[in-house]
Amino acid sequence: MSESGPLFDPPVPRVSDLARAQPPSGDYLHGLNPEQRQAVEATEGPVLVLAGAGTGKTRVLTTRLAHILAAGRARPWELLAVTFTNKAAREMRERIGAIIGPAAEGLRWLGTFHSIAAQILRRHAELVGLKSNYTILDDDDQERLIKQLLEAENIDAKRWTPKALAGMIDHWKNRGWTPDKLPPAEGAHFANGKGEKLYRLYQERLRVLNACDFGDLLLHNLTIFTANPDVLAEYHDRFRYILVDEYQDTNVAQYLWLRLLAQKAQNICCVGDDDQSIYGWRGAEVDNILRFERDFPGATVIRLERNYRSTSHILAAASGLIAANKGRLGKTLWTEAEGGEKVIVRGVWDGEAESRLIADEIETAKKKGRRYRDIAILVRASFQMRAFEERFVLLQIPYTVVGGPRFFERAEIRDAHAYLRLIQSEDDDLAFERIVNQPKRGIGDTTVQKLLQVARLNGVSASLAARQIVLTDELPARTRTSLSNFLRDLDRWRIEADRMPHQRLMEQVLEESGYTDMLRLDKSPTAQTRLENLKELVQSMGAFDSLQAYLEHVSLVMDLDRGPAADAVQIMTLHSAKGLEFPLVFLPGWEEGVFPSQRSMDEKGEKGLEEERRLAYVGITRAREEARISFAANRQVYGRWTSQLPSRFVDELPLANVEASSETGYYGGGPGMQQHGSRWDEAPSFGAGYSSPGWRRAQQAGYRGTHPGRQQVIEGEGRLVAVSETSASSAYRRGDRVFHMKFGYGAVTGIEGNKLTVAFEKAGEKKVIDSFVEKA
DNA sequence: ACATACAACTTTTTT
DNA sequence: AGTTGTATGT
Repeated sequence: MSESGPLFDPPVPRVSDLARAQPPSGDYLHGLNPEQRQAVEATEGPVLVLAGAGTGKTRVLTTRLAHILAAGRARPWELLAVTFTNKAAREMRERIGAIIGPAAEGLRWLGTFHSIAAQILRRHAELVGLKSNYTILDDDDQERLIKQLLEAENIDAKRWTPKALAGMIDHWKNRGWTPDKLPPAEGAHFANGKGEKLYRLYQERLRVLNACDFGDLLLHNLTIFTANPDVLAEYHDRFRYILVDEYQDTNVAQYLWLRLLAQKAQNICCVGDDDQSIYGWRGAEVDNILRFERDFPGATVIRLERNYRSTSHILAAASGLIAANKGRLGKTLWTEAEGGEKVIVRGVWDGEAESRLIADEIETAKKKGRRYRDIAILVRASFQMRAFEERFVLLQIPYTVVGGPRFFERAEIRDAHAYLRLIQSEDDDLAFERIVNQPKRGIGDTTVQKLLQVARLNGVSASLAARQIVLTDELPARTRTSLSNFLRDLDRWRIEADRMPHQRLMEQVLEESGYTDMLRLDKSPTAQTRLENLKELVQSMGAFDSLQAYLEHVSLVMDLDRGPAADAVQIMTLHSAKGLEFPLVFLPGWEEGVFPSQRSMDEKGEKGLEEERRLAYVGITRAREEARISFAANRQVYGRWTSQLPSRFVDELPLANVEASSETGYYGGGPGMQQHGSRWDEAPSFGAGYSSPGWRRAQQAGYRGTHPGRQQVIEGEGRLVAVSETSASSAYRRGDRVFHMKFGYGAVTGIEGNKLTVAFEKAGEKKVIDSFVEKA
């Protein structure tokens, strides 16, 4: 993501050169089946490709792009190709490169929704009140910002968590709602109807910080396109062909974005599979794919149904399961790979027995010549992973956990980035707050709050407020000194940032700030890892030619290219397994409440259940040769023992494709509440263990802090000062009698901007910021 | 300003 | 169970 050169029309090989270098007819069409070929060649008009699991979707996508280029219908930079993940974008670029050669470099607009939207926003930032060097907040920053807002509005952050509001705002943005367009009912759910106001305030804060969150990238694009037809027209001319991967996962905002861009040329091709829509909880709308034909009249719909991945038993098991869902577009997957192993289903006593069983079978498979890397364990939720990890460590089976806490989300990495951000932009208040006392330099909460107050009242950044406050006697001497030192360090680093490679700068900052010392002195076992992470960070910066480019990259690509995959068993969630395939797949934890997840069903009812079922479908279809499902009667979840029934999904598998080997006894006995009559148990004796307390803490009444007239007065003065800051006038005059919370009464003897010199009756002469005094 | 102790919270997570 | 944040104490 570090192409250089002008945004438009980068110097790339001409298509004529390309055509000469390639055989005119194009081998690339060779080996496609009739439907795939149709999907490649139907270049004009709207096209929907329903690509079932393992039907060669990526191949079709890449070949189609290559075909458009080779046929001379468009030049590389006239193609818009969007994916959801950086990984998918990378893979597509590579595979197109393999077909058309270096011209793939010119695919300027191949990327994720977010990275492309971010580029467009950089060009037109001023149209939504941002500068083109805006920063993209991560969700940590986002939550802290919201927390501040809630505090400022005196909303109980226990009852109304920042996380909840962040989730709502994200949801609203996914649906394409700016604060103005927010349906009134939506905001009512939060903090007694303050939802909309908070959303508005949040957006205002972002604008002041010259920042935006992920949702904004798309949303600002929509605002720009709808309010500026000329800008939209520019992109209409630009993007002659549009290609969308994983269309079933698009949310409303992304859908609107695509529709706006495609509205003129109509050359849009969406590829997806409604049966693999598993991100509904993140705002994805299966409806987008279901109603494609209505939105784009005359659309060509092509079904890819021939599966090249799995054996017929696996395919039939998956198909039988997904058939229980309603409202599908419907596909009938078939394969020529007849036979193979049936899907194995087993019940075990508890989670430990399950991990023991699977670990044993992995060892057996290994002895039979299977490689570890060909084996995957796909779980519903990450708490299921630990049992396997423990077992594998014990037996020395190599494994890797895919996903999990990501590198760039680690605290030390975020801290390091905060230093860089603050060096690059003094206005980055969130970065400032994050590291002003990290490592500890004696600038505690009280000081930070004071700083923020000054900053807010004067409408300046926290850094600037700090600069002002250290010139006064507002802070205790020690605090004042360390704050001065911190500011001095920052200034020095800013100067050096221009003179040294950014890798060196990072090292120096970590060293001089005391960050590395802090970790070196820390005896906890994690400290060592953190130091290594920071080393890795410095390493990874080498691939970028500037600090700017690096920061841009990390904010959009929260992922690091790791080295070549070792030969290890892959443990991951079902979600992160989408798009992958493995010869042998284990699917543990198929129990009611775990999978389908209780929470999904509680929150989304039947819809939630169907999405869980699609997840099960995704799981089974990852397997090429063998799929082994298991469920446990008992399991420890968050330190508590629970008992559960086999998943209903187990019963939905067609008997003909399944081989069951239940260890009987676990589910028998006891007078029963036949819950859903599983054929894996006679009469379950448990299952009543749920006690959802519905616990709600009575809200603390009162304790709204006392904010009488004083604050309002100061606020008024603060604004005044902020406005008149450059003209250096103040609301105070020499000789005014004032009151200060700490120093008491005194008389103003000097004025310099918003800094006053006051001769206090008891404390003597002090420099103070005018926000902290009132007229007496 | 910092240390310690206790309570609350846990899905899935492409960007 | 393990972490994380808040309330409390020094």
